[in-house]
Amino acid sequence: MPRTALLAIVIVPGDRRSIAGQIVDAIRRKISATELAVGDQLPSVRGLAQQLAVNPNTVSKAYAELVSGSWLVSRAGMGLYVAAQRDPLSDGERNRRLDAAVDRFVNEVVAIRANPDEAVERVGEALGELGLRQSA
Amino acid sequence: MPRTALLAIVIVPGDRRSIAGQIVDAIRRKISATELAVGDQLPSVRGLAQQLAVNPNTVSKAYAELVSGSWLVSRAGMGLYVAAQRDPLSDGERNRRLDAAVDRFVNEVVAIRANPDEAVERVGEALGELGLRQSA
Amino acid sequence: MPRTALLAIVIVPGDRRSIAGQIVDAIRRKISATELAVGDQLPSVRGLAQQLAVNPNTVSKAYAELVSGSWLVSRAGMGLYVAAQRDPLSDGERNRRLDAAVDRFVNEVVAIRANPDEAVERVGEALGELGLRQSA
Amino acid sequence: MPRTALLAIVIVPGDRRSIAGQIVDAIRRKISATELAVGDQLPSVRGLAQQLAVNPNTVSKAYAELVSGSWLVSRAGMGLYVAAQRDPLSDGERNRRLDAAVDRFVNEVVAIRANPDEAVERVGEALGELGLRQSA
DNA sequence: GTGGTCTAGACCACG
DNA sequence: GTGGTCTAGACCACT
Repeated sequence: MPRTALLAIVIVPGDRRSIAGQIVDAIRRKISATELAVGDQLPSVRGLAQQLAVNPNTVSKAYAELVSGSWLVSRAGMGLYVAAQRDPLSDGERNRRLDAAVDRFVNEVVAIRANPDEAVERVGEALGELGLRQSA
Repeated sequence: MPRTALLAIVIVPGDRRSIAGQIVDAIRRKISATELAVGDQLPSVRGLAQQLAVNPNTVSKAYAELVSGSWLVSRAGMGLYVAAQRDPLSDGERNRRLDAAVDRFVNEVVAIRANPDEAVERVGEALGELGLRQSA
Repeated sequence: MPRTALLAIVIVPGDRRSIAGQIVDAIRRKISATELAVGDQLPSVRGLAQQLAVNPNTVSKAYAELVSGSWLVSRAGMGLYVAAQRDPLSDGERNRRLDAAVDRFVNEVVAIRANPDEAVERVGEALGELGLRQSA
Repeated sequence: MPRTALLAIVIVPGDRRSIAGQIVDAIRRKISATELAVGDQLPSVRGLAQQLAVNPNTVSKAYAELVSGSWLVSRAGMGLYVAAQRDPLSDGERNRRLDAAVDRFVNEVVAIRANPDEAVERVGEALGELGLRQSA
């Protein structure tokens, strides 16, 4: 049932990512974890900007990126809604990118001399919170 | 028994990482996987530079970074050797960095809409290849 | 409040340390003595190079080493800033290195037949100037 | 009363210093700590070489350096003895070198982010073991 | 404008 | 021979 979502997002000032990037990541995660359901309406640009105490343009930029990535859809004059999840990436492309991401992660784990088992465990926990969803 | 290593490293031109960065990553992985053992001598700066068809300064930069990170030790006029593996990072710092790495990885997995279970599995495989060694 | 620092650094030509090394030592000392505060911006690579009359690459190398040692952070296109001071080294590693440094120093004191009490006094004075800050 | 000393020296294979350098440092320390008294005879080159399981030439090289630095004197055909301690360094020269050594030490303490107070304390302990001796 | 990287060529110190 | 350093000049990506 469509509803208007309240977004619990925390902006970290010292983060390497841009503020818009942090908003994008947070919303993508919430959609992936079905914390935001298909059809849910998102807060208005001005509303979210005020809530997060950031510039409305920043929120607008984040929303635009999510729309272009098919995470959100815009209904003219009615606001933004979580889009139905069809996948814009081909299997091959997704596989390639996943490989690259895994490779990057392994490099980081090695670089900090972290325990491999613990690293796997933490990834499992973090991804487990997303539940079991799409593209199985 | 110390030996002189032959490094199978492939430099990918299109890689986002710098050439020196690719060398650093490759050597750190080989050390972590015990493909390079403590005490092994590394190829000379000029030798590896010729093998990889890059500038000796680039190899030197990579080696310097590995020395400063305690992965290698330099014996004046004698070459570079794989250092005894101790834990140079504090637990707190390593934890902080592992958390950040996990967070980045999760963001990437979500962004490409990859299957979380498959992502965990692939990380497990990739890290499993490193064997069970450090900071248990 | 973050500010842009002016660095009073003197490069000594005859010094055994490299030019880059001298820059690194000087900046580390200033940070330790809180002469450079967390968040302060450092002079640009080109600016400091011109001030010290050295090659920009030399300054860049010094900065790179300070970044890799978590003394500075780089914000893309924005310059370099003094990083928040955490303890990147494990207690064991720091202890080991301190022991080695003390041992080296004692050997030097003995070798020049300096008065031990005077040596201790001078170390106390020199370290006292750094104030009482880290890893208490 | 002149006696023939037994030297408790430990050679560390992985040490950055040469073996001869380690022997020199060790003997200088023992003389400074009056563990070796003026007039004491040192072990023969062959004897010490056998005891330490190193090449006699290495011991000979170490002894030669100590003689040239006026730590030992050679009595023809009678062996080597701890020399009377007169100081070959001028006050100015010793002061300069002590300053340099202190500076190096401070740089190392800063680099490893060690606690300054602890560093001073450890130097005090290490130098205290030498007792109160010369050139006061 | 900022830092970051790579190349090229030269010189030094060490063993 | 080895690594280490500095200079010079070029190109890139980011803001």
